[in-house]
Amino acid sequence: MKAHLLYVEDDESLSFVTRDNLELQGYQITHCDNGATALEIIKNNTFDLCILDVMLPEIDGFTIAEEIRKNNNEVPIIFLTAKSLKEDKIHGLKLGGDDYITKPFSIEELILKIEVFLKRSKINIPQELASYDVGMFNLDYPNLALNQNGTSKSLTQKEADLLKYLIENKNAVIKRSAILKSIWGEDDYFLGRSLDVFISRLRKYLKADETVKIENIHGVGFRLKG
Amino acid sequence: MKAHLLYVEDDESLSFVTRDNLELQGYQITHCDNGATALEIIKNNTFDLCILDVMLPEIDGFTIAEEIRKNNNEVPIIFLTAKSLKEDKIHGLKLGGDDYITKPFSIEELILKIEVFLKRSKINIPQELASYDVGMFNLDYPNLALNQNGTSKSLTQKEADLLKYLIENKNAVIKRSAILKSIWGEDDYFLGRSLDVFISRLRKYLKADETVKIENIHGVGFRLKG
DNA sequence: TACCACTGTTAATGCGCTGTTAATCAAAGA
DNA sequence: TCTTTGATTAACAGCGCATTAACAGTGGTA
Repeated sequence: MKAHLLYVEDDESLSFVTRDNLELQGYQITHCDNGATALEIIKNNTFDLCILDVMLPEIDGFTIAEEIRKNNNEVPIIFLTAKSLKEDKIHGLKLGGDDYITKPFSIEELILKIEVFLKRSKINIPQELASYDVGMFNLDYPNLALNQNGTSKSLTQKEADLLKYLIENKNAVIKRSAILKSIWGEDDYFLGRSLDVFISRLRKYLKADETVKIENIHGVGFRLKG
Repeated sequence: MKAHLLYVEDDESLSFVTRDNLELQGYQITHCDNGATALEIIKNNTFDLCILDVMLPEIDGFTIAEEIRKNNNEVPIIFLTAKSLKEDKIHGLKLGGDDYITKPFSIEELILKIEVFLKRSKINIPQELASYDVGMFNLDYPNLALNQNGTSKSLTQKEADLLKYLIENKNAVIKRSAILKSIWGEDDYFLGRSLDVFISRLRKYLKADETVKIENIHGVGFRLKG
């Protein structure tokens, strides 16, 4: 679902390039070049974010912001202006604006600021990022769970740490010392024995899938194939 | 309930007056003048907003922001700096910062920006209207009541806070430290013992429904199943 | 001022889980 | 063959947790 942005700006060449850039970023842009049209548009539309040039002929950006706020206290508003006077910044913020970018601005900065506010207005924060796949298994790291088609096995923190580390380095040879330093924080002989025990346990958990294997590289370390 | 702000700034005279102003606004300020101390503080505390000076001796504001983001993607971060270089602004925003104020700044602007972000982080949690269901129970949070088909048990504020937090994170593993920081504001050994007592009390309240359970994840935290 | 009710913290006790260690056997390399 | 390295299982010590009870701080009330 594309975010829908209102962009009010009277400078034709600037608005062309900015709009182009924003659409390239995947936003849906409604642009208009004067305040009166903007007021018409906001009557019948809702947006996810508004970018308002302050210096417009006739009806300025502040006025548009006031109108928007009469019906909507939520939508983020970013002002755009050539002036960088302190008083203007404050005025914009007091009207219920959220940020203030002075021209000339970099498009990258504008995009980043847009994302800051869109991020905050969304309730959905998919936490699937911390999920790791190997073979038929899925490691749900934050929940310390190893899932395989329906069933779920709960792991201890260290088991999950180690398995995550192995999956992150899947199909590569990992030295014993690297694992120990990363998971246990240090590397000595006895921790090496512990590591062996953990590898053994993980092998047991993973043995339902023949294609997934923790191989030993003699004298070096391990490799998770999968 | 006062908003709790972290303010990291090494300029003594500036931080004094700024802190003074912010406290006058009704914020609770935790100030420190160097990065190392800041990193210690964020380990055991959560804040509603962070204001970080970028130019600090040894550990800079960007580094602090990175550390904060490792555990918390939500808290707004405002950078404060003498430099107004485009690259710095973009760098800060990419790290997960929310805004960038260049010195010298007016205290009024800072306060307005703080309010912008505090307002938005509260909008994300429109809790007062929400009622929380788990199993056969319904938590009426504003009234501190736990209802189950007709009968009602009244809770203390902290009991309700904790239960609300658990329900919001239902079926996910929640770290002890996360709970403590969220409900108690900080994380130390003795508060951990208190948490255990509260968990025990909640279990008693919830035991009428077999399908609802607060599980312990050894060495990690808890999970409310239901 | 003394008393009581209510909350949240601290203390005490016993149980259970986790990670380490030990012991034994198997595999690999010299 | 002999030595080193790894695999697996079992047992153990210590820490983390659950629960109950006692305690301290707060505010209300007579």
